[in-house]
Amino acid sequence: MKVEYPHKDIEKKWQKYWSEIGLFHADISEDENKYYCLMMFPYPSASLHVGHGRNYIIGDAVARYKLMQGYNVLTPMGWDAFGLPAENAAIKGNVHPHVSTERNIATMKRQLGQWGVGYDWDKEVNSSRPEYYRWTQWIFLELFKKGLAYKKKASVNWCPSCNTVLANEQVADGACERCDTKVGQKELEQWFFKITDYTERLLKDIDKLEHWPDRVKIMQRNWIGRSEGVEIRFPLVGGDKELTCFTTRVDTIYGATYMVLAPEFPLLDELIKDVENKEEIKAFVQRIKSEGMVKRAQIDTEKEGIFSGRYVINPMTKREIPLWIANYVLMEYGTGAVMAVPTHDQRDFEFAKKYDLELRIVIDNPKFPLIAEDMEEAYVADGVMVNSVQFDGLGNREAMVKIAEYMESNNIGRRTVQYKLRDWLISRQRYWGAPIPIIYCDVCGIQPVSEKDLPVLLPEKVEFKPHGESPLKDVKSFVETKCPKCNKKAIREIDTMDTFVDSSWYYLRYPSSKDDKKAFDTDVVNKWLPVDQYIGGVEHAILHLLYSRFITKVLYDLKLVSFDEPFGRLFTQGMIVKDGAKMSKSKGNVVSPDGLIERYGADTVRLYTLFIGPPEKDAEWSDRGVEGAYRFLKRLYRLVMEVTAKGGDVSKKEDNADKDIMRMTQATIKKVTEDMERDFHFNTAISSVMELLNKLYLVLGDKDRKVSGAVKEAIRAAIILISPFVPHISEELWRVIGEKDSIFKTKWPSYDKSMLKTDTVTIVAQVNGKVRARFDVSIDATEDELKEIVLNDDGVKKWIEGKPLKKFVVVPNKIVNIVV
RNA sequence: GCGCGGGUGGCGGAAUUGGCAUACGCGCUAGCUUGAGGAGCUAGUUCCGCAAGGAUUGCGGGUUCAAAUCCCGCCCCGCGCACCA
Repeated sequence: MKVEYPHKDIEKKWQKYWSEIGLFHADISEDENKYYCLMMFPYPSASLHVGHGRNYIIGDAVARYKLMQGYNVLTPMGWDAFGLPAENAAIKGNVHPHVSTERNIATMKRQLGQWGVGYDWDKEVNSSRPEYYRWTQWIFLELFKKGLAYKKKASVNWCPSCNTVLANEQVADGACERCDTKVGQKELEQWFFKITDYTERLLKDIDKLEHWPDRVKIMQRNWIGRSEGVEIRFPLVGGDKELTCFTTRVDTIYGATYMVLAPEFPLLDELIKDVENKEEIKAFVQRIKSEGMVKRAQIDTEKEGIFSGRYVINPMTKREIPLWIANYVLMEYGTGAVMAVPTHDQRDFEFAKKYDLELRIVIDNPKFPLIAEDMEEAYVADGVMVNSVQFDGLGNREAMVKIAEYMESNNIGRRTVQYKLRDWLISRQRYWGAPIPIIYCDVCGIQPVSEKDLPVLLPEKVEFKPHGESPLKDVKSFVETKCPKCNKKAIREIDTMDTFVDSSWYYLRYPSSKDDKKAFDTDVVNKWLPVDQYIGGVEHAILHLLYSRFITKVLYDLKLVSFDEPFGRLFTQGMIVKDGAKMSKSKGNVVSPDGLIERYGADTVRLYTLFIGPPEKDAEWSDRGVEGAYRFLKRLYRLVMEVTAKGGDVSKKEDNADKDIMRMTQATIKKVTEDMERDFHFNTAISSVMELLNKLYLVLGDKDRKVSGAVKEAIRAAIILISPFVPHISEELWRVIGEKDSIFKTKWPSYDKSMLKTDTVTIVAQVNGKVRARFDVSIDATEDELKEIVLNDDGVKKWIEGKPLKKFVVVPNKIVNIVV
């Protein structure tokens, strides 16, 4: 009998059906047994490729699996719709971002539907629509009121050719991503969120995130970058001022032979005002500043410096040490002043060698005593204190504590903690974003827009010409307004918000996405959040997840939510690559799902995507592999159709093959369920269903064999177990075997432990660790019985004859090892 | 440089607690079948060897009756951070 697998008809039919019965519609008022399954909402790009698909397919498989476990599943979708690409396209192609964004959303929605991934579209959000960004602005105001949104001068990356500000991600190797011009720095007034007020909590609460991947937690910890150390005060020679520096290596203080300042150090002009070559120094500082942070922050940049003409006193040695200015010191971290210990810090070592500064060893290598003149690099490992007066002879770790204590009691320094995390720069000199709801009044100063006047609408008509400031500057009707306080003429803030602000709270919006009175419903959100399962790309491991955690904590402090971490479980999937590289238009290695779905069907594409490898790892796409998935589905379809046509003889007594099938069915249920619970190991779950199917084909290969109850049960189980991955064909076959309701309303099966047991078990016999024979023995064979059987086996005898038996190791039901 | 992954057949990968290495799939080989399709079925497929047998999880060493798995040293690949004092 020839059976075709009509995937096109099947897929269309059931997609329509699920939509009609509202399979993915979540009843928000019903909060019993809730399961919030969230996928990172996408930026609406022109169209999706199979690499994007992985995220949605994984999420859909999880959502369907949870539905079958009886959860009330909320699985919403939306659009991170503001952002640079749409605006750049507008500059180039004269398409309004609004138009291209909406068009892209329509395309992506169609593609998602085609894949058969289901969402509760009633709760869709779009961050570029006023009904959404109104509340992004509201969140800004909440932070502003709490003093967590503030404005200050900041240096930004500036491309002199494009005439615009660049985000750090747009700078590649010190040059503009688009035109390759060297990027400089510019001081501009910028808006910040004071995330540093939450540093300790963001760090400490990482421990609460039990179900987050370790690598993400490590990345967040590193990003926050907590270091314990000591702030030491160095008196300035000539005058009563002093300079403070931070060090994590206070044990090396006796080796501090000079001090270095960042070129941006605020007191610099005053320090050098009486120095002879101050013009030379100023020129040097000016040159370094103009080169830009991006270049300077690279470790392979040549260290450069200049002597300031001034000296400070090392408070421990009491010696005068020279004060330098150098490009390798950062103003943003610590105090902008660094005590330099050339012998025990590689950067200082390189600098000191270049400018011939003093090397003084204070921590010696216990194995090979150091000689300053022979050193080729700094000695940064632990060792024994030398040249350090009363601390000599101590281990340097111990000395760290002792010196810190000494400094504190003698008012030389104090223990403190430094972080790498800086405040979040949220303003962008761009059009396609949520306007910052701030008004500048000549009389009243910076005024927040009143909440009742939200949203501050983004005007539609603007000129898309990059001139380094937001295009909103030229829109008179937008800029000119009245002061909310004194009602006099005032002007609006023209910068818009970073899109990371939009995405830092969207998960709160979904459950009440239509609410026009508030950003989110506190009661509802407290019931439905934290998100049970968050799924997305690891590229968001730091920024998006950190910002979302921060905003949640702020809202928690405002008593607007009752939880202080937004995401319970986090799953980060790997990238799908083609020819070893990330799929991208420029590389020309993009695999579009459309043609594949047309030829093989969505279920095939889904199955292959999930089968390709463990979902948290990167995987190489292969069009050939897709055919294997297709073949499997055809086999499944044909098997069910044939078995159904053949009819059965359920009353027939079970034979051994039936027993095998029954046992294997239970084992497969166990395996698939465990794989789902064990970090979504779809690839092995699918392979175990394949094995079950192979077994059925083997047994049914006997043409005369009637279809037994065991076979029917196995088929039923196989359909259920595979259904989260290939929903359309499963729903179809579910009807074929006579079921009436949706398969996704069926309870996920549990397995019967007692049925997994076998009477006999295969024991492997090893001689000296090498496999020599196998036996089927009764499951409760004793050690003596085993010994008897094994030692008399011809295959084993051959290897042990004439040699004295040294050891006989038995691992019950698994293996015996004879050592001769 | 630091941190995190990873290295298993021709390829994607499996091995969950130290206990049969290479499941499942792709590809390949041979045969069968057909209503010639982008089809189906059967058998085989880690390597060397006719075989008996031997070797094999990046390389070198170690622990163990037993190591892909644990320990030590090294090499290579990917990702993240990167002059953070």
